[in-house]
Amino acid sequence: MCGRFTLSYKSKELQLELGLPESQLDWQPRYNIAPTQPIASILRAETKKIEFLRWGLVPGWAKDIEIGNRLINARSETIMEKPSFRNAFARRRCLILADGFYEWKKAKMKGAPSQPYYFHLEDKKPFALAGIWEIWHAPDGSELWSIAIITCEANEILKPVHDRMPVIFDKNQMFNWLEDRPQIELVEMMQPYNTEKMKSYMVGKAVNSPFNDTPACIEEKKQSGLLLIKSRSFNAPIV
DNA sequence: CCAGACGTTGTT
DNA sequence: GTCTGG
DNA sequence: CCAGACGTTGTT
DNA sequence: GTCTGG
Repeated sequence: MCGRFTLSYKSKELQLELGLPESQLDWQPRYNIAPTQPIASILRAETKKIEFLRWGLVPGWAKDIEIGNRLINARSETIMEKPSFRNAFARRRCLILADGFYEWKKAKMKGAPSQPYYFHLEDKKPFALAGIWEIWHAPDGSELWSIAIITCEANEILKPVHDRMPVIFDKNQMFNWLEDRPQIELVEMMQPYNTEKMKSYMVGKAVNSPFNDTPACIEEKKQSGLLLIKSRSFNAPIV
């Protein structure tokens, strides 16, 4: 799944890297973007304009915004059938701008904390996550624009950590996702990204709290001394 | 017909 | 809103 | 995704 | 344990 990600690029650099039109928008680098927060998205291929939508899709039928708090992901395998997602999939696909994301590996021991890992492209370039968006009309008459990130099976670099991952598009493919295309082509686009072009490493517990949003979240955590000694003695006993 | 779900994740 | 279950 | 709350009454 | 909030 995908429950936290980063966008450490500032708007100017991101525009240059992805060939986006100039915009007045500006933001601080983000190292720990969490559900319910506004996320940078592109809804239309024609304008490539960046807009911020709430992460957590609130379906049109919802009576309450809280329903969106758990709809942060949509499974690519079933997105066409689900009442909450299928209309958005057909008509409201979007890109979510990112340069990395986190996944947690569950501890084998019950109650032990999960270990977070950071995933990014080998060249550290920005990319897009596949998404769908929706407009919800609140009871008070206001509009809420919200988003879900599409997930697929994990590729080989994710598998040791987690069995799901977000659908990733690099800058060469991303705008195809926004075009009107036959459904079969859209389905084929929702595939695990090329493992060879990704990297990952362990990070510390800073990322666990959504209140921590600093470069400390993406700092590499070296394997602990205890684990090093264990693996060394296991693999290469001292003579 | 009306009532109630509609979603993902992980865990048991 | 729309579909499923009773 | 993880962190943190989770409840009522009456009184100060 | 389960739900809400970020």
